[in-house]
Amino acid sequence: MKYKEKLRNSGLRPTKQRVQICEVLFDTEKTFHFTINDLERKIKDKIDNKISLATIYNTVHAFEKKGYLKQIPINSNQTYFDTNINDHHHFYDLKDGKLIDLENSDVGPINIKKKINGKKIKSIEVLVKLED
Amino acid sequence: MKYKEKLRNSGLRPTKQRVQICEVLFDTEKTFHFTINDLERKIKDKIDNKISLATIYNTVHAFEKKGYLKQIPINSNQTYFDTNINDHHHFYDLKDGKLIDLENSDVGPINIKKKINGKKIKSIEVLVKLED
DNA sequence: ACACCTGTTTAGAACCATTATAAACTGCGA
DNA sequence: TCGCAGTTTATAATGGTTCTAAACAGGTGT
Ligand SMILES: [Mn+2]
Ligand SMILES: [Mn+2]
Ligand SMILES: [Zn+2]
Ligand SMILES: [Zn+2]
Repeated sequence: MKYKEKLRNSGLRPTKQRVQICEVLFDTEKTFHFTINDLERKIKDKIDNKISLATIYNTVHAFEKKGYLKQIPINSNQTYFDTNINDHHHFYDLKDGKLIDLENSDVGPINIKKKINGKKIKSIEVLVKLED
Repeated sequence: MKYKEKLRNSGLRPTKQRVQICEVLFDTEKTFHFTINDLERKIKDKIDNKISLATIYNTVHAFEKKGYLKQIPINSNQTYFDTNINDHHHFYDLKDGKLIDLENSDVGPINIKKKINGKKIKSIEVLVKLED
């Protein structure tokens, strides 16, 4: 099991639930964006046993802390996560609430000229809102 | 009263509460960022009568819809609003949760190369996360 | 000034995503 | 195999936001 290794190396016990959530999140060709509710449904579809909602939250937060998932800064009543952890940006379609990846090369270099004393830049994220 | 005009011209009745909220939001030298909770406290400080929380929510949403306020896309348990409605970007200090304006000129032009069929760009917002 | 209509305010309840709780369970090293 | 710390789980609690419906107040016409 490839995920057992990954989890152990991260200091996370490779429990059955975590490995299964890994399979749902990372066994795909393409990366994707999801809410906890989306993930809950994906899990129900793909596995037979039940995983409690609390465990889904716990696991997503653990994976986010380890850098295996990213939160997407967006105004919504639910938090959006991304399995694409490369630096990249997003289109946000206001009509249907869907996110679309913008590769870094689709946006070009962003040069932040202002500096804040004693602080350094951790990330730069661009959100491009779309309308019809 | 300058705000009565502004409100009437927007199709909003210039009620006592709306005018007072205008004074709290727009009578300042500098623009600022706030949550509903921040605004509630500012209102308590500056005016004598009480304005209900529901009215604060209603008014902020009405002003946002009219374009007098903007929401800032950010992950937080509370929604952040901005009295600066010019196109601009933000530093987000992860340590203390504070937002700092980045003028458009501080970031330089952003060239979105990817196009989505039938959609046009409504806004481009950059969030620069800061750490120590 | 008055009545009337409709938009607005209000207290409080409801909503719902998320987090906290605490008891049962389990991976894993001794 | 034991024991423990980490994890899962059902369930409750939290808290920002939205909803409800009754009271209130601009604005218009008379
Ligand atoms: Mn959120
Ligand atoms: Mn929000
Ligand atoms: Zn993405
Ligand atoms: Zn701003």
